Amino acid sequence: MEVMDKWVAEFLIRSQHNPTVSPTHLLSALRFGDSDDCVTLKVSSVLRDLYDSLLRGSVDEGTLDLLEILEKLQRSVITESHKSAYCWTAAECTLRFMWPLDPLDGLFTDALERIWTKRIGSLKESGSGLVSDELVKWETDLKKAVEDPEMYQRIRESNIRYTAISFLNQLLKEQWGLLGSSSLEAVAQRRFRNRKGENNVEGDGVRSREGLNGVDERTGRMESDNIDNSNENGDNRDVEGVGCLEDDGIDKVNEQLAAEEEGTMGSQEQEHESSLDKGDKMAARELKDYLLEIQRQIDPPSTRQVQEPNNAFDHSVNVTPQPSRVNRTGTSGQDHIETPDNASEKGSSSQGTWSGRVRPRLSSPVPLNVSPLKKINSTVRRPKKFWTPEEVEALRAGVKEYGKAWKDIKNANPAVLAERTEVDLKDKWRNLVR
DNA sequence: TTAGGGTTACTC
DNA sequence: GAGTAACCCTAA
Repeated sequence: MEVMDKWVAEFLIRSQHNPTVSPTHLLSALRFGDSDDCVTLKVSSVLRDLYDSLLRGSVDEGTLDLLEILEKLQRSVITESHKSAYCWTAAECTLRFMWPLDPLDGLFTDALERIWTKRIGSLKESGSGLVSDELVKWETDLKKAVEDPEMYQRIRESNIRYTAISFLNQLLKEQWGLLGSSSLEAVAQRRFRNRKGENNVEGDGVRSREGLNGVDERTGRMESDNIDNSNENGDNRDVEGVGCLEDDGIDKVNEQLAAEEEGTMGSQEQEHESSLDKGDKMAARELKDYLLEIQRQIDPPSTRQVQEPNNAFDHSVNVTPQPSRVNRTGTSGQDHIETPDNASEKGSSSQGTWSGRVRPRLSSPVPLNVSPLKKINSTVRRPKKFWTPEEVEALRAGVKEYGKAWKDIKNANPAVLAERTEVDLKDKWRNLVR
């Protein structure tokens, strides 16, 4: 599994401003396995589902499912907010079936059987930490309410939903806090700290850069800039938030960073902050490409653009880049397939290009030619695609927030506007204001 | 990157 | 043919 897939999946799942992400579909499209190494990503997915449910105002038995999944994913001791959220959500799920005056006339008894006898009964049998004293008390009261009209009426008129939502919100806040920064954010933060550190060590660029290659003493985690060294040491398995990297995954990251460094090494006299901006922009471009691809993977087939015939990327296969690489940096102007072997050769030739340090020079990542907006043949006009109400709404909101900065508008809502260029946005706005 | 004019495809 | 929406081209 490609490390970038996981980073971007995590980024998308945690981007709560993106209303179109379905964590379940996303993880399914990216074909994540069931290995325990991906727990963080899966926990993020469950939390995102919970968050979306709350946004929709849904507190139902699907919420109970999510809370149970969350318990199974987490290895640590279950928190009090988790227990309370489950308890009050279960009560709310039952309360909604207390609509008839006589409990025996409605679905209340069915809900009791389904939720409390079967579902929570199974939890008790498995020794689940979700079974709290509070939950047991609720079970007693609800079952008593079947025979006790006064109890039934009192529960029926209580505002359980508010309490359930409060605990769910508390749980979400707590769990997002426990997860900490996403991998991309963590890398960006570390890079920023490192760049700042470089600025503080004037006239000793080599040493300061070497310093970047050490393992973070506080976290013990691999620094983004030390991946090449980690490879040499064989200690390359623990990247924050994505702990299930395979060797080729590390290599891909290595390529990204090597490519970035290649672009900045020749201008060491430049300000460090400007090189940081370059890295950020490169990451943003890569993110955009991956996002477009992921969006196409999770969209229903009926909503997809017809693939251009000469776009070689096959969407029916894994979204990860193919092992063969096309070198577009050659001076001959003619592309060729670069094998891992000749990539190694390039690596040996890069010695002395920066600080005299021996590091493999890996091929630049091949941009996935997957954007539906990329012109494959300049003589072919894109098929006409009418704007959806969601796209128009996103455009209106974007203009309201950013003005006529079409690129910013698109970047602010990449999922909805994935199939529109900045020029499309401008043209559509021109039509709208006519 | 954006603006503005032009082109194409479609409907009436 | 006019009007419209989406797309394309090019200059700044």
